[in-house]
Amino acid sequence: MDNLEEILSLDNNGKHVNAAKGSTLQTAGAQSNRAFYVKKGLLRSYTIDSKGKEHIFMFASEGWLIADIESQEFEQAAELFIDCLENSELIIFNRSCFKIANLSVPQLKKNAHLLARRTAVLQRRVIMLMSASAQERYQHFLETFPKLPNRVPQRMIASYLGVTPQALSTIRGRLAKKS
Amino acid sequence: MDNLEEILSLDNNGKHVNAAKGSTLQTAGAQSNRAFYVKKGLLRSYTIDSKGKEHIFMFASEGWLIADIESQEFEQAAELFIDCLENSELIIFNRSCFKIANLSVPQLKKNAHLLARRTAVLQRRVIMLMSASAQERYQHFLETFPKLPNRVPQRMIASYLGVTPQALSTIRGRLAKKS
DNA sequence: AGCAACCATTCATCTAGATTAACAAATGAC
DNA sequence: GTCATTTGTTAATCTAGATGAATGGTTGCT
Repeated sequence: MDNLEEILSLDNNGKHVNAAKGSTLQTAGAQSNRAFYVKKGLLRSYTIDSKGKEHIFMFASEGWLIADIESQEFEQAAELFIDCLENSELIIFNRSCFKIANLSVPQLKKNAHLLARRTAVLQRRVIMLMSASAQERYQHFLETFPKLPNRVPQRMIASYLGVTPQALSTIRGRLAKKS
Repeated sequence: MDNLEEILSLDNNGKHVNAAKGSTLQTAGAQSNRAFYVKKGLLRSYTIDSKGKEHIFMFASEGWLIADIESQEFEQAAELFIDCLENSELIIFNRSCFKIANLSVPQLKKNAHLLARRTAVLQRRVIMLMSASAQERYQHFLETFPKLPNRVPQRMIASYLGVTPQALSTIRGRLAKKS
């Protein structure tokens, strides 16, 4: 048994829900610390900075788990907003489901794999943000998430990459001309 | 028992070694995927980009574990260099010590906490890189790692922050004047 | 259908931080 | 100690990408 959905559902704590495109699941500042497993659809998590600008932290499509790990680990108010980019089917887990002390051995193992995978993705993201140009980051994004561009507006990809929509548009124009 | 050193040493697979300041523990491109627990001293991990520029990914002082999680998770050649910034006492673990399948329950739990903590730190780092100015990142660094500035050359802090040493010097000048 | 909101593109301008360079201070090797 | 290397600082330019604004294309609401 290595299906995430099965493993997480072992204790039947997850609540199955449908969420409409545009609905908000978590608001920064609130105390609600839940995790969302995406059975179908697409979510995003993001911050809003002091100037009111959105910065997308991650996208989560089918089979992904999205949560504000930082707030949960340090027991702080949420820093991330989470909302639906498509009508989605979710399983919602509350904090206690992920309390390491409470987990069974298969859950612990699955959890360790999930975290390791996530850490690996973040390691790459940090390195890209520090060392690569906007164009390189865009090309890396296309390679890593080839299906997302069809489902996500340009401006959100720009937000994920850490550039403005205008800059991304210019980059795309440059790449199109080149080929 | 929640001391990392004890937990990790349960199976006696860790090798205790002393490493001199300046010595290299891991080279990007090599296959050696080990983890280093710092008993004493200070390590760093970093990449070198296509233009030959170094980018520090993390510092690890007493009690920290440093490793190239991305390469290990995806079973690739190392992407990070790891070396000593001070004479250090280390415990070196090889890959198999962290194979999730092999771990005992207390090791699994410790591992989950370690990864969650690391993920949380990386989440914050990504958000800072996307949304904060160089000066804000520097101030956040000082708050988060108040002891490191005394042990690490300025230029390495700049590298960690993703700016040039000149830019950091200017920021420091500006902050000093202000206060 | 008709209107409003949102979205992507293009262009002109601006700015944070990179680059280059010169110099002083600290560190280390012998 | 002396000399060489590395480090931090300051200042003059340069540039990737931000900002602001105008335009046309989509999407969605009623």
